Amino acid sequence: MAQTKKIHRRNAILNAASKLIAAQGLGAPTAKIAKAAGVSDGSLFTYFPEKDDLLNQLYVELKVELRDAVIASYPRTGSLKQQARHLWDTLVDWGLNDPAKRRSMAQLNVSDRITPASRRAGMAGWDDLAIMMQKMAAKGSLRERPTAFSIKILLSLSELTMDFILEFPKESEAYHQAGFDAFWNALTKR
Amino acid sequence: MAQTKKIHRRNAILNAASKLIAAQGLGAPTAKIAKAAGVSDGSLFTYFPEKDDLLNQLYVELKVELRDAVIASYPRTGSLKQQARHLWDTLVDWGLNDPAKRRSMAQLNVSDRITPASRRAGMAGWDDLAIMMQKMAAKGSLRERPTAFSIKILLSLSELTMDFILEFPKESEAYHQAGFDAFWNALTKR
Amino acid sequence: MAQTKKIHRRNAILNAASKLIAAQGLGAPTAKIAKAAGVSDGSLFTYFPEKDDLLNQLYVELKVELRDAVIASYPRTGSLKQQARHLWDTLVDWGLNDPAKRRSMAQLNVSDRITPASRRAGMAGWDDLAIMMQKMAAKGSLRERPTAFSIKILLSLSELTMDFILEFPKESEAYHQAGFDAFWNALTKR
Amino acid sequence: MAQTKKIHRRNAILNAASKLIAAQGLGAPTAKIAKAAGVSDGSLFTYFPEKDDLLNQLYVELKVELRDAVIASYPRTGSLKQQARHLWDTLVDWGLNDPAKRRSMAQLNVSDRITPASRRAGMAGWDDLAIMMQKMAAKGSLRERPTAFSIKILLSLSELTMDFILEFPKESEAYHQAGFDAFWNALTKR
DNA sequence: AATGAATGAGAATTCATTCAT
DNA sequence: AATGAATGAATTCTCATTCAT
Repeated sequence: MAQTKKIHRRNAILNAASKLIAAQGLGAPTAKIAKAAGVSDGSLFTYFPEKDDLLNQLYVELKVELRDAVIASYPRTGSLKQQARHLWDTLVDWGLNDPAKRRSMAQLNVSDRITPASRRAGMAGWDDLAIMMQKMAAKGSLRERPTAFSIKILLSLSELTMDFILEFPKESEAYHQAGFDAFWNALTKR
Repeated sequence: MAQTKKIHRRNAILNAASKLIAAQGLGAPTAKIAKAAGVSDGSLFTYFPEKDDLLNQLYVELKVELRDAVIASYPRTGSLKQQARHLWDTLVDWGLNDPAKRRSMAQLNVSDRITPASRRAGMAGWDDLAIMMQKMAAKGSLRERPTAFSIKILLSLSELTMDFILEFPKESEAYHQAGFDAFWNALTKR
Repeated sequence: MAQTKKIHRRNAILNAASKLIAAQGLGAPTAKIAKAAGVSDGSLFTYFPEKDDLLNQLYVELKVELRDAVIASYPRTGSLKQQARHLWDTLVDWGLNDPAKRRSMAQLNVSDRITPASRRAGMAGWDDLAIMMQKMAAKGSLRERPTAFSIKILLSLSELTMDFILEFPKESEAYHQAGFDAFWNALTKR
Repeated sequence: MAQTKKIHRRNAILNAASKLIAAQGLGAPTAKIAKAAGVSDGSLFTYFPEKDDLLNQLYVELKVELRDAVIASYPRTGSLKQQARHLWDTLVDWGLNDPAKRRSMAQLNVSDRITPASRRAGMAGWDDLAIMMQKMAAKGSLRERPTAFSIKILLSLSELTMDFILEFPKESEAYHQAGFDAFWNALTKR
């Protein structure tokens, strides 16, 4: 049905946007995005009436995708640390596999064109994970801070870990591990 | 003398840029920056031949300023933890005292308009500090990673701590403390 | 039957056009007009192949409607002045009752998108009235000008009278009367 | 001095606008206007930050120019009727001499892009004339309406007179006279 | 050096019109 | 016929950069 095609086009635009924003920042022209997505200049605006809409929906989409990747592989068995490690691996792999998405997310994260509503939407759905975070932090020094704080620490540390991995690919394994340790200790130690 | 005036104007431009970039992103027009700095449109370009020069120099300037604030008050006495805490306090205070600088730095951090050379320049001069970081990490799980990794963790965690403090000002103290604990544990624990 | 529906849709479009043109000028988008008329973007073009067709037909339609309103109530009895006054009343009432039509007509009147043919069509059918105008002007200083000149004076003066009535609604009656006097004197006096 | 050049450029833009609006309506592109004025696309916007500013200032300018033409030649001697006739002549001549200005004014008159403030500015400065209008209307049926009403009648009737003169140039004189008679009778008769 | 007007290459957005369904 | 998504040329406006004064 036509619905399928519409979704396909929408995704093509979001994908193209992600790539171009990664390469050129939020100033990436809608015309280039449209062309990269294989749609006409005008069509982009039937999907996203304003560029800010595109930016906001891309932001949410990326957040959701990341979250889903994490949740999907969330292991219910094993020690807490094993579970945490699995989570960490998924996160870092996702980011490393799609550098464009990661870079564009970084730009969007610090932009004031992302509305509070989008920020909220981007935060939603971590509930399952929150439980594990809670358990992890239960005895650590952050035990009285909200889970959102722990999640932000997770995301921040994984971000910077990826930066180092990309800069020193040969020591990928070492940074991957070190990053996890930092995260684990930050959350659980006291 | 004339030299003094020139430096003053240059600073005025950098200051204005910081404020406008904080408010509007890297797209902030040079014309607005010039006006806010009290110089003519054209004059800006005698100080910074291209906008990217302004951006890069602002980046380095902010990094240097932050580093100097940290170094200046760096305490040579007290326990390692006390020194670290002092460092943390200085950092967070600097960021909270000048939100414009912090926000503009966040934008510049993720921009591809900042050249590798500027990134390197921004990293320089932490040597004094590096020693303390080294000591802190000496027995932790990051002991084999370069100090730059620890420093990035410091900056990342302080960033996110400030975000939470700004969002929940009433719990300022608690987040300030929790952020530091996370940092301390990430670096020193094993 | 189908014919009825078609006419209904055509009228809906013309009506919507009138309202939107009144509000936004001739630049009113066909898409908005279509939506306001309850038809699809594409359908509008089966009724009016080009926007200029819509504009021209709207122009003629409005002229005809106005003329018919005037003619319909044209009184065959009473003094010439009474008849003229009736005519004046009808005209002003029509305009005041449907400000959208009046405003859109004003825009169309001065547009160069209205073809000479449409202008001619819009002028047609005033014959009945022309006789009265002739009689009115018979002894006035315009007696040697064509009736079209008198009719234009009638329309112009009624237009401006309506403008004042709308601006000063409390003196509606006074302007209505004054406008008529001006018209009557312009036509009949010498 | 530079001031002179600026005014010259501003006038060039207004002139070009007048011509293009006369020919194509208010939709005339700023780019065309700029080119016709011999300035760059961007320059137009240093003189008129938005197209609506250009439109509004053109409106006021035309009104002022017309008014000045009328006032400048306003005769202090002769009978009231002679004075009125002179006024009428000036008005009609102005309009016929510069059809572009007349046509663009007609478009602007009915546009809702002209702000109330501009309308007010366009109305100002007729005071000298108002005295004559007052005298003319003193014994006529409009004696209790504000002078603005009479002025509008003057403008409306001269407009339509010009339309007929342009359509039937051979009878120019006759229409010129007939128009004046209509005006005179409308104002002075009872 | 400083000024600020001028430039013109983009940039986002709009819209009449087409056309596959 | 009717629909409404797709198109891309056209439009308004922005902005880094230049340059005459």
